[in-house]
Amino acid sequence: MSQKLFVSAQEVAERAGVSRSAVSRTFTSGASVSPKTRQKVLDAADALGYHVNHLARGLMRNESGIVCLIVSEIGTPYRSALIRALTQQLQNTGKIAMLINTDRSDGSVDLALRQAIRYRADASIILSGLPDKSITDLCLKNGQRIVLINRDDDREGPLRINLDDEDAAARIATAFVRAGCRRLAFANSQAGTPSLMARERGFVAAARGLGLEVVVERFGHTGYESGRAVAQQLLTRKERPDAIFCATDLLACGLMDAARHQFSISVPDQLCVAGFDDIEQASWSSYQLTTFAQPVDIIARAAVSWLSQETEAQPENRSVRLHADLVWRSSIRGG
Amino acid sequence: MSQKLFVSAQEVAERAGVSRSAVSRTFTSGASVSPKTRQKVLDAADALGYHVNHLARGLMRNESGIVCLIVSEIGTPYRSALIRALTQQLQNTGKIAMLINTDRSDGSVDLALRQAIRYRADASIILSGLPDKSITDLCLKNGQRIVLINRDDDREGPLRINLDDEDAAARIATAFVRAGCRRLAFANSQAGTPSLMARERGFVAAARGLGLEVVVERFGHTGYESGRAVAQQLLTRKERPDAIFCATDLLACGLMDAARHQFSISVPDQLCVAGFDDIEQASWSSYQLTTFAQPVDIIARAAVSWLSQETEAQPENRSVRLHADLVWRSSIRGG
DNA sequence: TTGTAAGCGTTATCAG
DNA sequence: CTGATAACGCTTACAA
Repeated sequence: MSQKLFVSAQEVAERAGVSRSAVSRTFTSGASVSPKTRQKVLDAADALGYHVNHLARGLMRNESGIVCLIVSEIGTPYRSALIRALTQQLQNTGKIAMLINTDRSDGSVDLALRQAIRYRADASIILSGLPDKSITDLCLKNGQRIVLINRDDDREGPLRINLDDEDAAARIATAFVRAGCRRLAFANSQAGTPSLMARERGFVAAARGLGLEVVVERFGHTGYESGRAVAQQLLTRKERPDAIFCATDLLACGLMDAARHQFSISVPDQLCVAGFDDIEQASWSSYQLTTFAQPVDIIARAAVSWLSQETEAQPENRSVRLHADLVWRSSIRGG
Repeated sequence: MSQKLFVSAQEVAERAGVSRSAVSRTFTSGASVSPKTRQKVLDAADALGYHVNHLARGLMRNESGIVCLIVSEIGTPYRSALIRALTQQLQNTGKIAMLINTDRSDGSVDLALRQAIRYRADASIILSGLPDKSITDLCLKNGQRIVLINRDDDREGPLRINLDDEDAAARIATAFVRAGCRRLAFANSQAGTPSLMARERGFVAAARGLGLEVVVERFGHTGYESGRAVAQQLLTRKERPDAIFCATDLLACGLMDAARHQFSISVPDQLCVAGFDDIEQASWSSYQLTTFAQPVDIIARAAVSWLSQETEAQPENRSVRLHADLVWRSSIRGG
């Protein structure tokens, strides 16, 4: 029963004894209102419990203040950390986040973008999947900005934020070798997303540069259970690896747990392990995982500040490459 | 530069050679349009890339389809799992979630509710904190529904979804005693939220009923680090506890890690541990934590289905009490 | 600085 | 079933 509708600017105007434009101006930053009227309006608004209707405002201004976050597997540590950083950052700049959950199905991201269009979101930030080109173009044509995080797409138009995955992978190869490891392996999921593949590529290439071949194993999705499954594959080999780089921390946690509790392999004494993301669990004393930190706050800041840029200041500054710091813990010998 | 605005129903109507009301009806479920006109409209809309403007629709219908999720500590496993379930459930019923991040500061939730009002959200679901009565009333008066999850408030108006925290706590006390434990302890945070306190209360009372006193320790916020800190307090006591019930799984993980790695205490041989929430990490083989499962999907379904209820069918069916299942793993002896 | 009036893209009402 | 017409609550020229 939404009988008594929300109070409108009209009603505030009447109570304050001014025109409704005066009310509007009072709540528009940078509009010219005399302090006196302003105060009258503010008092009336407060008494009546008035709040600007952003639906109507968005309609007029052609700017809703809404930013869509398009994500799958929201419950995952890395994803939820990024969502936290993004929502926080958006709120700081007066915008608001809409959260759309996607799944692995094909048109899932496209559907989400359609929803973003319906609500006339000012922008969409895509953390998972990749939309169809046609729908992307539709968004861009209508002035909706798009940010791709760790999607490594080469399309023009969206802002692309990526990490130096390959470099990071190369650094960890060196660290393994320095720790005395010679039988290197890479544990990946079958997801095959660009950043995951970049890590694999970088690791294999760097190892080869050091004269070592890498055993690569891919299994399932990017989670703890997959880590256990990959461990099953890697740790039962005749030539058992003595160092495994996991594409994500979640994989690494699963792999470490299987190594220790199922195969009674000691980490790091008999097996060195590294991960990627620096999720909270990586720092827990059961894991103490050496890993690369996703700079979630910097990513969020980069995304949101680009959204706030009035004009297209830089013509081709649409690709941001960020550095992933190596967080050294004790899942690799030495240090 | 959002130069070329989004295409409007007007333009679609012109291209299809019908009136704009025909277009509107085509996209309104349950409106009467002839299949022929309908198809003409659909074709034109598709060709033009038309999408109904939900801002304008919300303005007219007085129903935006937006539901606000008000949460603090989004990155936490339990919270993010609940957010996932809620967003999913909302999407299934054609609604969309706005996510507002709150902090521990006082007016934080009130500010979030103000934002919900501005966007004329149909409802707000509050997972953290508790809003001021005046702002709550303002929301309710204007037909915005409010759901409180695990807030255990006794106000009339909002839908209140809670678990049987006290009962659960009592069950675990019995389990501890059955496992041969006699020196019981409860590890809590200082957050003091109703559900946390209910667990403490229920545990202490049940233990007393079994003739045992409980040592209670509270520290910091509800996270892994606090669990470590509480362990410091509890495990250095002269009479060291042989069973600890932690108010959340995160506390339990921290406590278990400290017990094992810092104090070399074996779980469950020398110390039984239980938690609450059944976060994903509780099932990891490093923890294998016996805990109570938050029925996140059921909670989400209860919340969303209530939001979809047309009228106020039941006058006082506004409190839902859900059962938390005990998930038995190996952090308690026996079984 | 202030008020008036037009218009944003919808949907709802009401004739036809 | 269809098409005008009047809202919805707001912003923003334009004029005073």
